[in-house]
Amino acid sequence: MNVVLTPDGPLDAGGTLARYHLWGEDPANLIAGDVFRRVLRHHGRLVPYEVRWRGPVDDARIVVHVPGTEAAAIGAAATAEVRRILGLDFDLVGFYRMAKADPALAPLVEPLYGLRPTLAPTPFEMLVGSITAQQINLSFAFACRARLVRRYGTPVRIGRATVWAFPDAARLVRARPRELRALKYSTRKAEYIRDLARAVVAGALDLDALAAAPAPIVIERLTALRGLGRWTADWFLARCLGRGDVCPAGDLAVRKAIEHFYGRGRTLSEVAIRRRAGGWGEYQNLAVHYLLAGMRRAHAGVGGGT
DNA sequence: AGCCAGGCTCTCG
DNA sequence: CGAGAGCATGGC
Repeated sequence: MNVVLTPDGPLDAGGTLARYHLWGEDPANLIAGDVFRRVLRHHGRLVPYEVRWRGPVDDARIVVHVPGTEAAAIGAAATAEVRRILGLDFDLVGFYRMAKADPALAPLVEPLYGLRPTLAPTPFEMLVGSITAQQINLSFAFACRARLVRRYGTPVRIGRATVWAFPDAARLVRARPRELRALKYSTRKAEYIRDLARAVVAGALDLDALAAAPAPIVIERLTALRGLGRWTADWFLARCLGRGDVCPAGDLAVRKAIEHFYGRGRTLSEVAIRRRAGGWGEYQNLAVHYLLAGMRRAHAGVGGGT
């Protein structure tokens, strides 16, 4: 079964998906050349699928391929997930209109044209990933998460490739802290992950309900759990719920980027950063992603992604 | 060697 | 309250 998607506005699929291999590999979100592979969880079933893209950034075509003959509902669910992963619901055109008037953003529009923030496929995967990435460098975080996926996830074949279904909460409830320690998680993080999984399984934390909740409620619900702080909640709003008016001002890389582009290298307080980001209104999320990508470009001399 | 990574909690004063 | 230590490991 194939489903074709035509993005509204520009899309640089490769740059957008670069997040999944920039700091290491992600066995649950596989990139191989110009093919992206993942496993959809659909009512308990594990359905692998492939995503390919072609055409210019301004006229990109996305093909979602689900092997075999599947019900239309499967195709719809896979397509909805792909829309998130490619950030298709962001208003890039409106953002660029605003960015043209911003001294730091304007020069980034052309080199990063079509870059979109990739949204986490599922809330649980996002939060486990966030706990993993807290405080440590991203290369190490990617390595840890990859070990977790291989240890607790489910391998699924598609063509000649193997892609892992990210472990669900029911599986991670049974993960012993000692096992996670062997994957090089700290004891503390092992507890956070187990507690999070426990809350989800018990129904104490309804992640799907958060999608429609106002930002302050989302922050309150998430930070009520041990191990989830403001940083995690902000990124959840930005990179899972796709909210536009969010800036993870506590994030080290975000701070450095805004200090670089707007503070002439001077350190800025978190309040000052939120104030600056507030000026971008509904485009804060996009602006932050472009500044982060801009920093990496300046540093590496090439590339994009988020 | 030592310090820092795209944090968070816990303990003190 | 705010400041500061501790967490685990890898890279520079």
